Amino acid sequence: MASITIENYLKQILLLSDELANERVPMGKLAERMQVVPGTATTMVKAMDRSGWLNYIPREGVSLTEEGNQLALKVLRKHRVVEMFLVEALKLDWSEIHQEAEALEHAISDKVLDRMDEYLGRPAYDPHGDPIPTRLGEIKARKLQALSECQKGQTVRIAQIKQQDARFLQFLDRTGLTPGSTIRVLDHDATADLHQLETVPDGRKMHLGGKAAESIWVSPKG
Amino acid sequence: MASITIENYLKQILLLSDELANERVPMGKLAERMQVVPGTATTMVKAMDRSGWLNYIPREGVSLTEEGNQLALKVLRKHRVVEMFLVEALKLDWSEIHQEAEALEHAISDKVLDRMDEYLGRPAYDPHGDPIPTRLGEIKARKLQALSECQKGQTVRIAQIKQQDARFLQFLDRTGLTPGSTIRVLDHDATADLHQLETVPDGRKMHLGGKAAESIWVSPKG
DNA sequence: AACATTATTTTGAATAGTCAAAGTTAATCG
DNA sequence: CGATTAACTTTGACTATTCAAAATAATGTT
Repeated sequence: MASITIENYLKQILLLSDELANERVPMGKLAERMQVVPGTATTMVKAMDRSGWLNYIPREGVSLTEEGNQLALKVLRKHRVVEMFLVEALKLDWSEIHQEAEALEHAISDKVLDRMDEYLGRPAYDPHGDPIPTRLGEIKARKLQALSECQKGQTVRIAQIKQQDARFLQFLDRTGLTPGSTIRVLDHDATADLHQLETVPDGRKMHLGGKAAESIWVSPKG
Repeated sequence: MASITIENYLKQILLLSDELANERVPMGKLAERMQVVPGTATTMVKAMDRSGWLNYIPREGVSLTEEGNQLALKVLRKHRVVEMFLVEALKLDWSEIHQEAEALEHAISDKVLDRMDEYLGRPAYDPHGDPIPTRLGEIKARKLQALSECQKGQTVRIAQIKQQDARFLQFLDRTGLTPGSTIRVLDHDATADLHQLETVPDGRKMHLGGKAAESIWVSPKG
């Protein structure tokens, strides 16, 4: 029914409406995210409106219909379960799984998805710390904050990495800044755009630039 | 570089040239196998010739170039490794894996392929008994014969099942006629189109029709 | 040779997805 | 309020893949 292209549009619309904290996604953002020229997004979105995947209001943007939302969640679920499977079962590197999952999410059947999920013990989060939608299409909302927003002295647990760049992920892996690990914020120097922190419990101290600290999302510890 | 469609054409050309014991595959056979009208195959094949995947001679058919052959073998390798993985790692049923692998063979990277292969212990045959091309694109040739061609009294090992129909595969599974198992041919009644055989060593006796016996390929035992 | 049959190719048209570039609309600013 | 700008849509064109139906070639038959 839905082509790979349509699945990708749906997934990105879901992610964007979440990021923008707005049900309606403007065309510009969508086109940028899909890496197509704006006219392409308009054309595509009009067709998807006709097929009932979403609601398109010219010059305002799109919002997913119930069917669109369901399918978007399923694609996202496949993506994240596959990522987890690639790391856990096939021992692929954290930093390379995103690309792989991008292709596999459209190729695995519901049955294979479920077998992978079962194999993994039905995980709630993927290796980047992103929540995996359940079989019923529910997705946990957490109250997270960017590491860059943390107060001096706060102890927090790394929850989610909002970036896919392989180099950055490899760096985090090397330094132990992976989802699940705990850190303490030692200082925040706004002038130098620097964050100082240490890992807990091993107490390794390090610095991070502002942009990096914005990509690391944490939950308050305790 | 090569689209999914091109990969599928290449794979089918490889399989057909093998089945027909002829390097050159006629357009009719190709179109039939690809489930397209003949004109579509002609169009496609002309484009693939231009891209260097194959050699097309009007009214004679196609033969793969070195690049075409390489890629066809890689796709076939992915297909068969994936089938094995689905059975071994994800415990899918023998009868349902072909469809799944059909999609996955175009979605997995070389790296994932190799990890699966490693996980499986670099198997030489897939669950249907089809030989898996090696990483170097080599494929073992075996001297097999159809079960329907066997002499009365012969003891043989089932090597390969030349059919993908789920019901048939489930039947074989139930009756123990899977690749690797040994059977003895008790009788062949040409008039009634019947083959009588028994499993070895447990001695279960059974009958098979001619068509079924043609789909089961065996190697002489001993 | 003349005809019929079968295999294959050609032609014309359709769909999905894309880009480049021109045209609109709406918001903003002096 | 009119001019500028930013965001968006429209238009025309292109590629890949497909089908239906007409045209052609090769092959076998009388």
